[in-house]
Amino acid sequence: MNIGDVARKAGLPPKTIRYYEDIGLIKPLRDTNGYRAFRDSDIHKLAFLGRSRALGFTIEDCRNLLALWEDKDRASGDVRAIAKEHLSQIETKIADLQAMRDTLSDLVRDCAGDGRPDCPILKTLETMPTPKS
Amino acid sequence: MNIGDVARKAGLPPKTIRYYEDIGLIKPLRDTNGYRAFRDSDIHKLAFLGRSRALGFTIEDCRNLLALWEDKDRASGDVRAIAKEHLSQIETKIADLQAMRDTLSDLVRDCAGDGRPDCPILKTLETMPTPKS
DNA sequence: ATAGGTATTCCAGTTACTGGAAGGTCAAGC
DNA sequence: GCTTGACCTTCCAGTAACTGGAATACCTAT
Repeated sequence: MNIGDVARKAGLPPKTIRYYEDIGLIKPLRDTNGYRAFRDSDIHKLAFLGRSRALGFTIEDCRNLLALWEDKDRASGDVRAIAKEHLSQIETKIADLQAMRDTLSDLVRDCAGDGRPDCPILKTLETMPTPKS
Repeated sequence: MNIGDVARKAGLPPKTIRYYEDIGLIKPLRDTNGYRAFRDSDIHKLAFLGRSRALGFTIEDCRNLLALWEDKDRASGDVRAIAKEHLSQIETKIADLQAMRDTLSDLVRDCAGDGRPDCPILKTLETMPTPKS
């Protein structure tokens, strides 16, 4: 199957699929005309990658998850460790973003947002304490 | 003042300060020896930038916020618009991450995480529906 | 004179793609 | 047979916001 059809099936842009080949995540065959010839196994891998990426795993995580997926003798503990680590990074990120959101929504609420120059948002950016300074 | 002291005062690494000069956010003077000579106004700008970045504003947002900060005739509505837009992007991102987190924490909970190959995480990545496909 | 700490510039690498140019291939229609 | 349009190929460059490192210069104190 050609890249366009694969892209539709796997839900990934052709550019991304070529990129995944570049970095060694998939190794499709080639037709005599030079076109990539994708097997079902390639398509399944691509769909797997798409889902892993949708859950926010990094490409390197995906590479490892894919290897574990292919390894019928894997230990589920290895998979779980990757997922757990990723989960904790997501939780950290959520907390960071929530702190930003809380501050920002206060600021937006308190700013008149009219034609006058007086602005609590700028005032805060001018004086706010930073964790680092 | 030299870059090292400024870095300590503003809470930003010297590299970042040089980068901010590169992209035109600040324009420190130069001593005869070629060293950057920071005025108080530069230091205040850097601190402002550090706080804006800590709230997650992009560099381009920061550039605009800085310009508004410097403009004593600004309309607070312009500031508020930037903050509001940023806030809504943060909220989108939080929602995305929470969806990932919910899925991931279910998966991590359901995976035995031992030496056996059976793994609901991989099973899900193999079969899970994607929004796009 | 030398040592250490600081400063300078410039180049490259990071993440995960995405856009675009220049060119080859294929299937359909006239 | 030829053109047209949709597809495919490779390669180069750009994105965001830095960060690391190399080679070199400077400043201060012993």
